[in-house]
Amino acid sequence: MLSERQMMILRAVVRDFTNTGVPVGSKTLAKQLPIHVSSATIRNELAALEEQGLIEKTHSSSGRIPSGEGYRYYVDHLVKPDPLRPNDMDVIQSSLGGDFHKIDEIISQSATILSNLTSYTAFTLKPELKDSRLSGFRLIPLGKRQVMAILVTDSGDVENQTFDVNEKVTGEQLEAVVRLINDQLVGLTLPEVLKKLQQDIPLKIANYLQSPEGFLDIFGDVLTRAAQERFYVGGRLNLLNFSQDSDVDSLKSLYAMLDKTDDIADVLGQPSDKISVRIGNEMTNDALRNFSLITATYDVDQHGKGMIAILGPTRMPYSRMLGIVGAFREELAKKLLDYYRFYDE
Amino acid sequence: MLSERQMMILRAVVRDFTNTGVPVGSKTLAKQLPIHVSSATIRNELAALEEQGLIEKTHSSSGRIPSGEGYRYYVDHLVKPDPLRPNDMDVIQSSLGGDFHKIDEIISQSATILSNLTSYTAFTLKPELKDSRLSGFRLIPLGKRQVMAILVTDSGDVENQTFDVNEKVTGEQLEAVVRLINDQLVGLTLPEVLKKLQQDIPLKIANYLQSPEGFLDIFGDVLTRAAQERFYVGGRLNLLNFSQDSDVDSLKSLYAMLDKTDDIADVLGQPSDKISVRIGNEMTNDALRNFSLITATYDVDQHGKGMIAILGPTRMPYSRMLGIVGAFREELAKKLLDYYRFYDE
DNA sequence: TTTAGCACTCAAACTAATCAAGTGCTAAGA
DNA sequence: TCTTAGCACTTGATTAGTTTGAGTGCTAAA
Repeated sequence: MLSERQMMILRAVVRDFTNTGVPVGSKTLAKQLPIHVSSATIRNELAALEEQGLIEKTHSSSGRIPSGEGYRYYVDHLVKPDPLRPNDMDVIQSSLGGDFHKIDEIISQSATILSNLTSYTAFTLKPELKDSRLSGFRLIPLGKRQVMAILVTDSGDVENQTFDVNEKVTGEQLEAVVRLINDQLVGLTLPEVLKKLQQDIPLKIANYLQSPEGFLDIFGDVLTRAAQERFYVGGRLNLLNFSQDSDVDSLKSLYAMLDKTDDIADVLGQPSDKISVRIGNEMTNDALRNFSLITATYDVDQHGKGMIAILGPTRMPYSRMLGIVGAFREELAKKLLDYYRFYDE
Repeated sequence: MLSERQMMILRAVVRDFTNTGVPVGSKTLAKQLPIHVSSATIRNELAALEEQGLIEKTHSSSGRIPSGEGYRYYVDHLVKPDPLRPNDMDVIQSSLGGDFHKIDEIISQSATILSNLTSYTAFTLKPELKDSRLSGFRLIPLGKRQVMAILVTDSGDVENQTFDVNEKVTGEQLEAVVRLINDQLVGLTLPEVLKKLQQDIPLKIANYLQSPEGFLDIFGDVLTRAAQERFYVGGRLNLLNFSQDSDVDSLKSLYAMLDKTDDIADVLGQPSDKISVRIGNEMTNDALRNFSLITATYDVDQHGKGMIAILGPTRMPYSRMLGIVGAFREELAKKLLDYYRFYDE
């Protein structure tokens, strides 16, 4: 249990350290705090906080920095989101103000905006309805031997891929395959489709095509792409700013992670209605030890919920960041509702 | 004019420095060289080479490193490509050996292979016929209000984009627009189409659509994407290995460049049949001062010519790299000819 | 419970000394 | 004229030693 004064001090330690990056000592704190106590008193309190594992020293005679647990306590009990700077709100509104022709443009643009506002790396995920189902598959001949495969789900996701076909394959054969797929698979969830694709479908397709492998490759590829959630990432390069002592290896593994959709999904974790803060040591991924992740969902009514997130150094100004994330989720939801309204009207 | 011995020494300086990264002194050279001369003699020759600007010192009593001009002389007169290591050839052949269903897969895979072989960053550009022309444009309705725009050029490039349309727009209107575009624009080169798009087309389209802006946006977007050359990049992260003293700013501008197609096209420059080496100081881009770029074309007969390139530190083992690039261009051309042959048969 | 005072610790900054690798130059030898 | 041994000199790196300053814990008095 912390006393009021200890909370005040912990808050001051986190604030000061996130601002300056320098371990903070008793004298500095004595000057900053609203109450008038001597540095010796503060030293006693600091010792108590250290006892509880909330702060730590970098060496035996240094000032204190927050521990992982300290940050956790801070975000759970002490921080309150800063109101947005007026300028930031302008940025959001003008960047989201333009004319968009597809949801994905808005979502990807959002990642950029968020990273600009925070100067960290941002992730966005479009509003998603659970378990989207296959609603149609098409093969469109484009030229002599080019065909485009298009897959549409009932939640409106579209994946496509162009590929070449050998001229021995006739239009009728392709049509038969498309009919087969639409007959057998439409209405199933994507994981179900994937499963069927590994079981009975290849046999059936073999009735129409001599060597169905190529086609199955394509279909499987489009399908897996559609099945995995698609994240947009903004401000990847901002990670470079925090490469302490240029640890190239961990930077590399971070960037490798950004390109693996599955890994990101893993890191972002399950959506929750509250804005959630995950602090370095709480994340399984080792490369993230010095980072914190703020995630939040946004709600677009009957169109589902999406997610936004920012990834920055553990030592980040949480109050400001929470303010930004909170405001942005609202604005984004508004924008999307507008968008849907326009195209539904 | 350099004497035989000076050439031998310059070659040794470049070799040694690219291997070790340490400025090389007269004593080391005396030991390495096939001829038997004293270090004092070498010092005299080094002084002569420095006089001519081919080598330089990092400080007044250091060993020598090649200057930009030194590297230039080396690649122009002294280097000869290493034969490929057997293992490298295996890597190439097994990575290119798989089954591909589109040219772009082969080309993008090639960027990865090249970067793996060299541990630098690699670029590939698919074989391209000059001045491809618009050969078809389609709008495919996908769902309630989703439409996919597909643009095909006579060289087989396909660009597409999905977008939402307001329900007030009818199918007939869209068909009219498609007909208009195909009537008026098919057969023109893409730059010509872009030009028309800014001039008379908007007026004509206004006959069919009340607010054509949205549609023009989409069409223009797909068009510009089709008009610009598409590069594949492999091994972006390898750039991190050469971030001397972690100069974050120049790294950032490098990475920003990789994402701007135009900039890359600029850097790669005009294709030439010979393998070309461009050395840091010879490139306009400041962020590339410490890099060298090796570019080469590959020739796929009637299907045009493409380009491959690797970007690594100026201090790279040129002989090995030239060997790799030379061998790879051959293998890639072979693979592509096979590919075309299969789909043409 | 608070605080002044004090001895103590440690990283960082600075200084000085030494080392190793290299250079240019001179003068002698082939 | 070219080569080479020898030598004085330069320079960055490394190491050890010093100083400084910010900070701590502890004690004893208010």
